[in-house]
Formats: sequence, C-alpha cells, structure tokens
Amino acid sequence: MCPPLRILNSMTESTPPETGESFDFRVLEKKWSAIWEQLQPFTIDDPNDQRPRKYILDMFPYPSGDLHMGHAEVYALGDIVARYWRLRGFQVLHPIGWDSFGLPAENAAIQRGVDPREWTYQNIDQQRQSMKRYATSFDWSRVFHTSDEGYYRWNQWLFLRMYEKGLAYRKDSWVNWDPVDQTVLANEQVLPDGTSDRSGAVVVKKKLTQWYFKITDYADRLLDDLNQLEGRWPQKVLTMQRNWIGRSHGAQVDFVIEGHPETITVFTTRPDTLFGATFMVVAPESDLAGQLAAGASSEVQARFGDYLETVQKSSEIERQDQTREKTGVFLERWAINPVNGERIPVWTGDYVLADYGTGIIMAVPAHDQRDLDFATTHDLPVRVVVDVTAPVTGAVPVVTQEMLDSGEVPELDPVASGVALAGKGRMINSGPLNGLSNDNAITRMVELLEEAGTGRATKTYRLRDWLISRQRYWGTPIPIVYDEDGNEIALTDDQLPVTLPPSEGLDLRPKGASPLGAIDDWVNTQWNQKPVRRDADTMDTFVDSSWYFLRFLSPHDDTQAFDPAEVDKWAPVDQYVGGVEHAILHLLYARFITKVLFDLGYLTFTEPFTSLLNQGMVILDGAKMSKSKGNVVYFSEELDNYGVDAVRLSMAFAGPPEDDIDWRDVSPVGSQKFLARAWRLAKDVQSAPGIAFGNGDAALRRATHHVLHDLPFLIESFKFNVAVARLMELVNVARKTVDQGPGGSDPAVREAAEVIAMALSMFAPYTAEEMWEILGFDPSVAHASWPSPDNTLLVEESVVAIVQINGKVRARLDVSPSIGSDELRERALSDETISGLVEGREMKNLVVRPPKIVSIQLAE
RNA sequence: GCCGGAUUGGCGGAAUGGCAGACGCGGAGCACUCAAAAUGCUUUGUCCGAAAGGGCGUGUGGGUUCAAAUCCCACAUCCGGCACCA
Repeated sequence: MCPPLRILNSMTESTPPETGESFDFRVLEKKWSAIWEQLQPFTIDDPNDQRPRKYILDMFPYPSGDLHMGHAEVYALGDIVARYWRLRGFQVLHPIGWDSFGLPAENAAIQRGVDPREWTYQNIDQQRQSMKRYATSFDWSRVFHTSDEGYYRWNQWLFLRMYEKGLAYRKDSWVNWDPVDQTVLANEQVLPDGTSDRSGAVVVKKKLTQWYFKITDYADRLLDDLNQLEGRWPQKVLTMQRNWIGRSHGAQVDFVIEGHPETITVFTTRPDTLFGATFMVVAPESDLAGQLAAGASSEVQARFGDYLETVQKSSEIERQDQTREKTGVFLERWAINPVNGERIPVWTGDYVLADYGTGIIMAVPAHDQRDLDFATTHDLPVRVVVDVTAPVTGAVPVVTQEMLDSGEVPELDPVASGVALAGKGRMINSGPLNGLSNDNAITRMVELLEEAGTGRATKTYRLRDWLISRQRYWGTPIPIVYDEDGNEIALTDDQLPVTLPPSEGLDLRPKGASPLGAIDDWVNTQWNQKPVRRDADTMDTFVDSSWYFLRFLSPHDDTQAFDPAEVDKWAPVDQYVGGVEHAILHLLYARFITKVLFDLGYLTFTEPFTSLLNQGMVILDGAKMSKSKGNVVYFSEELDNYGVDAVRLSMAFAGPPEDDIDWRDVSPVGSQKFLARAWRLAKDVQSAPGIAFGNGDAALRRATHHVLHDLPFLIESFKFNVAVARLMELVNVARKTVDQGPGGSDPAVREAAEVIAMALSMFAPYTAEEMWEILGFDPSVAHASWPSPDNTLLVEESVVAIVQINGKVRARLDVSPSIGSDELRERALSDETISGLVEGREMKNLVVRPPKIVSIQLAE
C-alpha cells in the first residue's frame, strides 16, 4: 500500500454517492454530531443516580496546534473503555480539559509576536472542535484549562499546603541549566545524552537558589506502593519508575579527617570491603571539597581552584563519558579509616557526584572498577580484601596473603589485569571478617560499625527532589514574597490567587530571569504594610497536571480545590489512558502529590490511578512522525478521507493497544468496508423491533450470544483488536444468514444487528447510531444496555473432538459437548483411521479429555 | 554493565498447556459489467505430489509433558529504561 493509492481513493470518494442507498460517512457525521450536540448524552448531572460508578480518564492534551494521530489513538482507546462501561450499566465520568500552561505558547509569542494567551485558547478551541467531530464521549460540562485563574489558584493553594509541611523549600544547589531556553530544568527533563528535552541544547550545571518539592521524603512509599499496581499498570512503567527511584541498600560509615572539625560520612553498598579502602574522593563541586581545600596549602588551593573551574566548564555529556581519564587533585588531607585506624589520602575527582549519597566516597580500588581506574591513574595503593576465587559455600579461603605477596595468584591482581574484582568471594586482609563470605561480611561489618558508633545500615536513592521553579512567563506564579532582607514569606489563602499579569509590553525572550521580574508594579507589592518583592518565577507545569484528575470532580467550585464529597464518589481514577512518554515524569509526580494530599487528610487513597493503559505511538514507515522527515500523517486529512469511524476503528483493530501502530500497515479503507457491511446488515433487517428472537436461526443466535459473552472479557483486558475481529465474524455470519439462509426476516438477523450496533458504538459511534435508528430505536445507542448472553445458546450442539496419535491429529469426531470419557474413548478407538493405525502396535499411553481430545501414544 | 519486554505466513496480528496462523491487509482467480468502480464468491504458511495424501513449521539449542507458540534452562537478535549512582 502506498500513499498515491490512498489519494486516488479519497478522490473517488469525494464524489458523494446518493444518500440513503450507499454508505456515506459524511452524511452520518453531519447528521449525528448535530443531534448529539442537542442531547449531550455524556453529561453526569443526576446526583440521585444509584448506578455504580467508573471514572475513566484520558491524559489531557497540551494545546500545541490541532490534534495529531497520537491523540487520535489515545482518545479512540479511552473512548472504547468509557463507552463500554456505559453499556454495562455504569455511570461513567469521562472528562476532558487542557494542560495549557507551558513553554510552546511563549515560544510562539516570541517567534510570531502573538499573545501566549490568545495562541493557547485558539488552539484549545480548534482541538475541542476536533474532539467533538471525533465523537469522543466526554462530559463537556466539566472542561477546564490549567491556565485558567480558577485552576491555577489551586496550584498556589497546593504549594502553600506543601510549604507548611516543609515539603516545599528553597535551596541553593547545582541545577540543570538550559542555555538556549535560559531556564532551569528538572532532572526528569534532561535526556540521557545530557541535552534538554525541549531545546536540544547541551545542559550545563549552574548554582542557583530554587524552589523544590521534597519528593525524596516519599521515595520509599513511591517505590513500595508500586507493588499494589502490579498487574494493573504496564510492567514497563513499573520498571521505569523503580529504576528512576533507584533505591540502594548499604551503609553509612563515619570517617574523621585530620584537622577537620566534623566527621565525614560516606555511603557504600559494600561495607564488607572497608578494609580495602585505600583513599577517599570528594566531589569537586561539593561544599566539603571547598572546605578541605581551604584548609590545605596555598598550592593545593590553587590547584583545586583550577580543577573546579575546568570541571564546571565541562558539559554533562563530557562528564558522562565513561571512557575518559579519571581526573583529580590530591587535597593533601588525610582521613582515618574507622575500622583499622589507617591514614588514607583524600582526593577530589569529578567521577564522584556531589548530589548522590553524601558527595564523598571511600575508594576500594581492588573491588570497584572506577576506583581502580582512578588509583591506576594517580598511582594510589590497591588492596584486595575479597578472594573471589574462593567458593562462598565452602569453608576455607584458598588464597593467603603469602600467595598474594609472592604473586602466585595473578587473577587476584587487579592492578596488573586492570579489572576490579567485582564478584563474590571470601574475606581476606580484613581482620575480624577474614574467612566470611562477603555477603555475610556485609552484615557483620554493619554490626561492628553500629557497635562502635561509626556507621549504620542505610538506604540511598537516585531520585532527587523535584525542582519546580521556572524562569518563564506562561505558568503559575509562586505564592511567595520576600522582605527587604530577602526572607521568604508565604502568602495566606485569602491572598490567593496571585494572578498572572498580562503579557502586553513584556519581553518574553529568554534572558536567564523570569520576565515577570521586569514588571515593577507587579513584583513590588505590600505585605503587612511592608514593601515586599514577589517571587518572579513560575511553577513547572507538571505541578498543574499532578492533581488535575481531582479538579474534574468539582471543576466549578471556587471555594476549594476539590470537593471531598465528589472525591469520595468518584476517585481514584478507575482507568487512566495515555502515552508511555509520561511513564516517569507525570505519573511519578501525580503519585507523589496524591500521597501528600493523603497525608494532609484531603484524600482517603494513596494511588491516583488504579489501572493504567499505555497506548503505543502512531508511526509511519517504522519511524516517529516528524515534519522535518516529512513523514507526517495529518489527523484532519485522515478524517476527511476515511471518516471518523473508519479512523477510530482502525486504531482499535491495528493490534494490541500498547504496541506502536505503523499507519502504513493499517487499512482505513478496510475499516470503511466493514462499517458499510454492518450498516447494510441493519438495512436488511425485515422484522419489527421487539420481535421475539427465540425462533430465530440457531447458528446465528449462537454466534450472537458468543459475542455477548466474549466481548466484555476482551474489552476489559484491552484486546480491542480481537473484539473487533469477533464483530467482523458476527457480521460475516449474519450476512450469510441473510444471503444464503433464512433471509432478513429471520428474528436472529435482527438480534445480531442490534448487538452489532450496540457493540460498534464503542468503536464507530456514527455508524452505530445510524444502525440503531434504522433498527427502529431512539438515540442514543450509547445508552443501550448490554444483554446477558443466553447460556443455553453458548453450548454447542456438537463439538469436534480430535484424536492424536503420537502428537499428530489423525481423526476428528463430531461429539456431544457432554460426552463422557468412556464413550469418547470408544468412539476414538472404533474410528476407522484410528483403528487401522493402532492395529497390531503396542499402546503406551492413552489420555482422554472430553470433549476435546483423545491422545494416544504408540510404541515406535 | 544492570533491569524490563519482545521474536508466529508477504504484512498487521490471533491462539489463558489441547486442531498454530482467528480476523484483516495484500495477492491470485471467478461472477456481475461494454468496461471500470463498488459488491459478492473461491483461494492464499511451506515443501513433495497430477491428485488422494504426506512431510516440515511459532528466533536457535536443550528440557518438562500423553500434548508446548504457551511452562523451565541456556543462547542469539531486536526494542525500551537506567548507568562514573559508590
């Protein structure tokens, strides 16, 4: 299939066939979208509705231009789930809004001179029109935008609640700085190659005072609660979150540094190797490195100063290059190893990170590759303390110090081999630990340290606190002011909202400080009759999306962020649908904020999204769509060419929802043909609504009831493609009944057509609604209710039992589904083919599993 | 390096230890038509064979089982995440 064919198809389609006689999606779309606009079938407004509830949420979009094919997928899939639960008799809350703060609006403003507000709300308007055309079953009465004052004031409220609990705090620290956008970035926004996820610029480190949310306080809960989501969230997302939080278990060990007033604590996952620590390395940007250098000779101070400057100039990419030489400077300071009193030199080196652990390590070069590389480069001592050749389950170490000294054990010489001994083994050169397996030595060493008061078991995380300040205009102002001495003062609730001033006359170009700072009469204000300055930064937009699912429950409440009674009714979200690109950022932040709100007593649950469906991407020719590559399929063009229903159905039918869809492999024309067949079936029904189905064609009725039985399981396990396949089969069977069987007046044909219309309303609402009307019912088919299958029709009159000999199918028997073992065995053995093959050979085994299979093993 | 996932016809994919390839795309043939489109019907894993029929077949190699795409072990390849994280 190639694009020219599609264009040809769309051109022939553009001559509209006569209405009524042939299937024309344009007519249906025009007709039904007007009727739905009248009916508003998906508004939740009856407080006395006693039906069970489901909260189905699709990730809300960022309004950058019109919807694209990715949106077409997520909203098609989310809508299937929402419409399914409605058919099953649930009240379904399925809201939509817009995540409308963010940098693209500002960039558009800079590039094209438009107001970010106007640009944003125009795009929202266009996307809303597209969503309505796309027949998404949203409750349009609950729409909000995060850039609405009525929304972002509650971001400020949330900030204040966190501030009160010490969960929002300001610190001076090394941050990721995007030199192009001239703003800081969260760790989560720096790509693995060290570039910005927005501008692509190489991120540099800069020391700045910024606002943070203390997500690290929640690291254990964020990690441990993932277990509750096992089986309900994709494995991939759970794994990514676990990796991101990155908990490691180990020990803290306290070292005294000669001439330094405080003891220094290091983190290690290998306390067993403490006797092998031959030097220490401190991260050059850490405060400690500066202090230690300051206490050394002026020569060392100068060398350290030069080194620090070089390090700061290097980019993240350079620093992450693991092949480069391990640089460092000896600080001419000495530490005392607490377990053996040994004096070991203290170095600084940039392979040690300032913001992981304590920013200083004990180096065990014999058993850590990085330490070994550093030791080799700077000619530092190496001492083996784990004999990795000794069996850990045996009793005695096989390598002695004498052997090591005499060089009889070359495999234990990491300096010569250049390879650190990372494996397991038995302790040597380690005083009281000698002879223990190194795993046991970890436990023992922690005990010894705890007894001596010089160490303790602990945990460390990869996760860092969430930096939420942004030097941008188009975001939520931070509700903090500073007095003349620079002390921070939190505003009170009655002083909210801090409104974002108009952008008129403002220079939004990136210049390293928030544009808001330039608005004197906004920044300078009063607090308790004192002159104060507002914080001019705005919040990361991920703050906006971290709690938006709660706002949908009472979107117009201007007295509180969310109404607890409504939260009680609907939350948490039963089914969340969205792209895997948010696997860490958004989902981690939303989980964090949910737990914070739980701790503050606002919520009674700790996980926001009970079940998560991550749809794949829509790609073209095996590659991500991009304008620069010229492989973009446009949403509105596809709708123009094939119609909403065909596009939606194609999204569902293409494959498992979590897999990527290559639009090249998809046939919207095929979907169109199927929809036309289904529609034609409804037209072929000649019986009246309400007719009893009991006397209808039995084969077709069985097929219909199998669909009634199977589809719920398929939809609930997200096998939308299989559900569509089942509907195609049913249409095929019904078609045959009309054309080659009893014909369109048979009640079973009506029954099948009704079930098809109802089921199809999940995938192709326009076609389904039209079929429903043709069948004589009032709109909307979305409010039909899924009948229970008739169990007597699920049992086949006869089934095929297979007879295998040595694993090969040799006969098929038509048998009753209730056939007994003995009878089935008799039938199998008396079968002509089988008896012929079995005759005269030794039967080794015979397994009978009625009514499916008889398995015979014959001797060779 | 560590962690996770995947591997089935020409293509997208189906099969919850029991007939591999449902459903669809694409292909071939036929009917209808002056012709085409649309629609309908037949056919389509592969090899041998005129056919009947038979052999082979779910990345590779082993194993468990009467029976394996499915469970177990090892390996290969691809995709994704993390990674100078002590």
